[in-house]
Amino acid sequence: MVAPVTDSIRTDNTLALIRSLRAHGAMARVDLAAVNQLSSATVTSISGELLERGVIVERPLSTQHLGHRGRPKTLIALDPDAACVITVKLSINEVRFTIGNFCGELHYSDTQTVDTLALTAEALIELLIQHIDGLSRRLAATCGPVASICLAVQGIVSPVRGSIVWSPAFALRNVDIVSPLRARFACPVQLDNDANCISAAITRHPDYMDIPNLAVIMLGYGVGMAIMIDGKPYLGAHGSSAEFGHTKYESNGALCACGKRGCIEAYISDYALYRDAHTLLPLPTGDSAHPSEEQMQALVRLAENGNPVARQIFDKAGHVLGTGIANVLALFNPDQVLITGSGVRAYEQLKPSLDQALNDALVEELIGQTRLAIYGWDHDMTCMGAIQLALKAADHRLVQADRPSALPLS
Amino acid sequence: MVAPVTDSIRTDNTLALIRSLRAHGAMARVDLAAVNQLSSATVTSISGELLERGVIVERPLSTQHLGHRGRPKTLIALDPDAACVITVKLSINEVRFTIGNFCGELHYSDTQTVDTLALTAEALIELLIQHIDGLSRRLAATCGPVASICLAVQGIVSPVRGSIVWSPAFALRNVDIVSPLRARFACPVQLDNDANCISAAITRHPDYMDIPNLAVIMLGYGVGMAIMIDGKPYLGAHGSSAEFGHTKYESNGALCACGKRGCIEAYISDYALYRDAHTLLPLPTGDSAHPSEEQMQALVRLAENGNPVARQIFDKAGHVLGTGIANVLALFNPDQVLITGSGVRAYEQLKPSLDQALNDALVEELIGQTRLAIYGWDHDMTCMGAIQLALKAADHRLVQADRPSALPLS
DNA sequence: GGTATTTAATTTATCACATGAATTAAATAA
DNA sequence: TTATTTAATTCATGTGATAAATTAAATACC
Repeated sequence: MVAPVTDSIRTDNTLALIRSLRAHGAMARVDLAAVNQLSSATVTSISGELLERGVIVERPLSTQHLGHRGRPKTLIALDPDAACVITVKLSINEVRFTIGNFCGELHYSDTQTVDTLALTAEALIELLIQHIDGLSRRLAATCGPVASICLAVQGIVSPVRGSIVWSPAFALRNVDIVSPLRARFACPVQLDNDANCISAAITRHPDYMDIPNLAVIMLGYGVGMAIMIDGKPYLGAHGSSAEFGHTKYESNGALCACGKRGCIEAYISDYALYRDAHTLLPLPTGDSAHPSEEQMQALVRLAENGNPVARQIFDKAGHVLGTGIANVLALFNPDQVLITGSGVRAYEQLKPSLDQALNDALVEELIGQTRLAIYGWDHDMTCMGAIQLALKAADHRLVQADRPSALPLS
Repeated sequence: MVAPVTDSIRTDNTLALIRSLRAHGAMARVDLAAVNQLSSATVTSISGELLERGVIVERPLSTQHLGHRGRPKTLIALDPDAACVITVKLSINEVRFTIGNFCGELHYSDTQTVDTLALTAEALIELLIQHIDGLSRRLAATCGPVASICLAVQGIVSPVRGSIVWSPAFALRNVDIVSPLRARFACPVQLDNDANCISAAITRHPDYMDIPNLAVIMLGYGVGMAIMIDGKPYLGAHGSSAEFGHTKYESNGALCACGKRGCIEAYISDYALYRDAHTLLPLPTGDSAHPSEEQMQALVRLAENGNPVARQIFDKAGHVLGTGIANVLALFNPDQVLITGSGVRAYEQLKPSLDQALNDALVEELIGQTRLAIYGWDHDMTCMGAIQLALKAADHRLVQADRPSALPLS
């Protein structure tokens, strides 16, 4: 048999069509051809194949597309039930499961409260297997087969080895979490940093879809970052790149959760802000090492109301963040820097000293045309991004296999 | 005519063969097939085309390849005279021209002493045009046609716009230097940062050829860096990425040549080291703002002989460099960091505090398996790398055109 | 209402190109 | 001298994208 040389072309084009449909929703074949720089003959051929395999469906033409001259467009769209994916977000004291359909929509979610810091590796893996298995069984009827699983974890992870290297949510270190799941479930299983998931969600936004070099900074309990290079997430040599939170503000500075000193996370993360604030200010009592949203908002309100100590804490944080962003600009020079995460609640308090620090740090030529903006935070963003990443893996499978294979469940 | 769909495959494969031949020297067709994952039928086809067009030549089989059974290999190699490229290295008070042959070998070089800081844009461009024109004329007989020109400049350049944004060698700012040359010479003209050129030279070294994510730090009069991502130089949004020298060590720190304070360049570049040293130590007099190699070596010798002030200066520099490298590791997590440039002369003096700073700054998990090494410095490295970059542009042209086009010279 | 026009989608013929298999080439081993 | 081994070439084949031609389905115009 002739080897599949040009096969990769067909595969690439098929994936491109699927991704266009997922990004834009239902589209006509002509438009798919234009967007993907293909001839309409090729689109017809590929979409015919996908229709036959049940990956896409033809939409009855809606009246809004009429009114022009000429033959009306017939839209095609992904079949939402062609496959589904399961995502798991592991954060401190919480494990969140979601199911996404083939269009990338959230189909189901539930959250479990778990004492994550007390978990052994075996217990964690057992918990995941049990719950994923249960979800698969219950939902096999309504959704398509489970085509992919994506785990999102805050901290340092190695997507390549499939292991959690270090996470604030666990006492565990270097846990291979992917292999056991892969052995149990016959579908791609991937592990990703939560910031990478969020950037996957953000790059679905039309405003940021076509920005090739993008840095997404995530402020929250910790500080994360994801870097997109040429439209692709950059994972570094061993999967743990973009640890923005652990770049240095000063040697021998404030103590960081990682155990070292002077990391910018030690100045701008929730735990750092509250650590500095709670002894000096009238704030809600509670676990000050893991401040709740209410506690953080109380702190922000103090600053908004002009409390000088609170103002000073955010001034310092803005300065540290600006200096850190300056380093990102100098080293990566992205088109756009986005700041998101629950920490954006204090952005107005941070902004003046942040801008000042950035301008003090870098000559105009190095700031260049890089834009800086905030991106509204939503606690489902991580999961939505994880669904995107899981679907990307599912697509590959779906396209390369002659027909989508179901998940054997026991 | 049918559009060139699969054309790109042929082009890619042809480029791959040319690059294999340039990297490894003469090779047999079978080996080219194995290295590039192609069938030997394809290699025969492509090499036949290249032979016909005079891009490659068949080598008489050397006796060393005999002795085995079977039909002996017939080696093919790039014709060194298939084309040549001109490179120009612009540095302070010096303009260096080189000619490289199609194999990437240095064929000719000359250096002009020029008061670069006094040059106007017009004078600079005129100087370049005159000299390149002269070179082309004189060498048209011995070399092939000039297929590409590459300019290497220290400082912030925009390869995309083809302009020098900021350079310590010039008083000029934002000079479009590529357009006039492109208008004058009918061949690709590109502009690159000198650190990017050096990384192009280093990635020809067998030890570093297959490292996908590589950071090359260049210590010298200034501090530069080049980042290779997935084997490709990363240029950032506007071409001026990897300004490692202007990442921050501390707010309101030492004054940097860029005008800002606290850049790591302001602690570890030649001018910074000598600035701190020359008032306190018995050092050769001369332009202390632009110390010569002799001056710098005198300073290093003092440290080697145990002079405490000199030792302290290098200790501090090592600490700053280590902290800076920590940020590169945290953000970028490359497989390998290489330190090169004339500044490696003091590496032994820097190393202890550098290692200390790196270990103080980052947890083991973030240092990961990234290796740190020095790469011996050679003042022709920039030019050799520029030749590589110029050839890359020339290859594209050579492959896409039906036949190589000569450079119309007047 | 019938015809022309316009745009979308499909079909068909064509061409480029990588490949496996078969063949030829050129050496050594027996 | 013949068999064996390895390299290179030739040839038939299949894949796949495309332009051009064709068909489909609407609106515009008279």
